[in-house]
Amino acid sequence: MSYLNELNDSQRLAAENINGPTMIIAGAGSGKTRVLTYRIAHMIEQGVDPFNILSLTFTNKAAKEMTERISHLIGGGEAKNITMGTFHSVFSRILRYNADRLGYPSNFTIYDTQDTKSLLKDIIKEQNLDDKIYKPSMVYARISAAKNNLISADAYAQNKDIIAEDNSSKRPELARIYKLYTTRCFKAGAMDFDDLLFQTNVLLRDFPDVLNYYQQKFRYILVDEYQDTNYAQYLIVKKLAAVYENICVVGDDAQSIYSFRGANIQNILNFRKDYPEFKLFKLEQNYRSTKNIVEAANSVIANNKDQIKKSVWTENTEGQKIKVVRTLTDNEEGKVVANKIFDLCHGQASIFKDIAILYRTNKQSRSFEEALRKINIPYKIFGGLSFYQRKEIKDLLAYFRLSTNPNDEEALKRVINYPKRGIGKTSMEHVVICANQHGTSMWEVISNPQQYSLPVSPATRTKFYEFATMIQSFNALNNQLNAFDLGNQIAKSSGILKELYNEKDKGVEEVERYQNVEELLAGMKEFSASKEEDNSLADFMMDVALLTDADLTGEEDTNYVSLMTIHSSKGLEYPHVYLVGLEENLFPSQMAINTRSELEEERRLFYVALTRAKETCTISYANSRFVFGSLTTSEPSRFIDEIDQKYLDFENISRGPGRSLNQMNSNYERPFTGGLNTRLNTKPNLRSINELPKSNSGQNTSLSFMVGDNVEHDRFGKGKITKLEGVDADKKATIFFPHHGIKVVILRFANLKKLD
DNA sequence: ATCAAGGCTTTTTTT
DNA sequence: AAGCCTTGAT
Repeated sequence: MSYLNELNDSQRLAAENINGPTMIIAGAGSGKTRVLTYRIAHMIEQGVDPFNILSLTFTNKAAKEMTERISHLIGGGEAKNITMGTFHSVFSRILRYNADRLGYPSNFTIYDTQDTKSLLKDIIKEQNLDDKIYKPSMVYARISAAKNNLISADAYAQNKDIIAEDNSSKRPELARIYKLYTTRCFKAGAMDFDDLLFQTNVLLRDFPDVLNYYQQKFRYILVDEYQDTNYAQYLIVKKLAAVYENICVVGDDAQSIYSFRGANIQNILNFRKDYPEFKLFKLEQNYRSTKNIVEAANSVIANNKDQIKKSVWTENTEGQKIKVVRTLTDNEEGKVVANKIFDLCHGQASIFKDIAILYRTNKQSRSFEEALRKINIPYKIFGGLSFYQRKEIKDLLAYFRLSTNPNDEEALKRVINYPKRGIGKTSMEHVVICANQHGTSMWEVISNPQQYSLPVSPATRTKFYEFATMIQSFNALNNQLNAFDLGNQIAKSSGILKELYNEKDKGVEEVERYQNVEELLAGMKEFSASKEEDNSLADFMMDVALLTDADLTGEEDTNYVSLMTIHSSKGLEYPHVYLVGLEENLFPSQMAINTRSELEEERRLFYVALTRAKETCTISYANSRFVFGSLTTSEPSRFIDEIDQKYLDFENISRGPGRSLNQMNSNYERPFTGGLNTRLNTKPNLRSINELPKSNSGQNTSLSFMVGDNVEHDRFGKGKITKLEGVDADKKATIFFPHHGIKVVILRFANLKKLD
């Protein structure tokens, strides 16, 4: 095949080996995605039916992109027939299809982390256990770990080692909580994230015909990011591949960063054992980064003991050294990085999309967000509080959930008294007790209060009745209306829309909330219009719980600086990377410095971060930052020391006469005028792109500037325009600043003030 | 049942 | 700093 010529020798060999067990160890930036894509295209060219291909990716976005690339390679619509997606999304669909086997409704709800914790909290309270000892997050972690290792609630209770562990940690009731949690989920017709894998295993274990069906269907299986699969995932793959053994796993042990989620490097070793005749391919040539970056990253990862031998190298140019920047505070770090980005982008706005700011924890995003906003650089925050986790969105989604699955307890609790309808805590406590006594769901009790002799006043019963009737009416419309029409109706008649509308004049955040709901409805409209069938509310809700911001469609303007955690940057690459917060106790995290394996994972994380960069990488740290409201001093991260110093370029910007800290601050704290920039501190939303101040390009400012005008710039101070070029949004000005020399700025971003 | 105020805890990363 | 929970007044 001609396109195979676009691969190097080792890549091509890996791509052509489509039969039998195959393992590809792919170093960072070695063209792994390319190999996978070409491999699948090649398979189809060789006559493999796309229906027989299962390709498991790490994100849904990766799946989408890969499908597109394959379509591009082979033409036609065949690529659509490949089953491609994350473990969670692929198997949630399979579970829905076979739900009856397991006693679940096919429209089962997927509980997200919040739902799970809230349910656990209730259970702990109902059992009169001390929630200081049984912290929901801790209990969740324990249950999650059990499920990922395929230990059921019953098996948990019978496992001597586990029980001994729990006893010695003074948490003997964990087994009982696990069991209660499982039954509550089951009654609510809900699965949590871990159940999607756990129950798939149950399905394949207990129903040989189902197993056989999928073994026949998925004759060719590919698993990306294999180093980050856990035991439950490993076993699913193993079972499905057991007949044909056309299984290809791709991974890099040096990039294993999800052990907190049960990911197990052992899976790579298991693979060798399960398929002794497997073929191994190593991709070691890096096409992504400069020599400096590749070698710096190699020098860091060499500190890890646990690793598979491999040597990543590149033919790319040497490139710049990695800059190391020290700042005094976290806020200053934000300003300095924003500043550097500003300098880097001068004269070429298109470069924003080439830049990423990566951090260890989500909350670090704030200082960068504020600083970028202040100097008008467009940005987008990925992860953190996603669109779907916002309160107003979850509220509306809770009505949707109830309308497809009224047994969904978490959804019920969320909205039974929102908007207020006089159903308070005490009434709900009675409902819970009653439901538990009769072994039924809360919904059953609410819709038949007399049958379960619910001890509440007739007035409250009426309120329950009204609520239940409303939900039932929504439920009945499920087969008649499409997602948008029903969603819209629910938003209206539930009172949510009115509630939010009434609060709109309270402030900016309230307006935003209303807009978010509008946005969700707009998305549903698009969804409903995009297809003829399968466009009901239930269809829409099917994998909403599995969506992340990265999966959102309809990106109008993609030229922004990306902000995200290192974890979510996995698989991505940027010409310019700013790696921030390189401080002890932050990165490596304080939570992960107690054992060698924890620390090694942090180091791998650092390795992942460095290898995202193609051309330049800048590392920064602050001497002090706010931690839980109080100023904490911090030491530079040990990881900086671990990089061979010959790849580093230390820069100290908080000192030096020309540009003192005070001066910088005074520049930044000048009040800004116009548009969105007067509003600081807004939380990111679906369109958290810091919208460009169109007013600047459209009207007054940019159009009215002339050569010779005296202007003032937020950072460079006063200057004179010597040249104007470009049109509209791309209009640039060359300006002479007495203190900074000649600069080219884009008027749209520059926020220039005209001086008389 | 609702609301405001004040106290307390929070300590990673994600499907 | 921010979110969550308890408390006490209405």
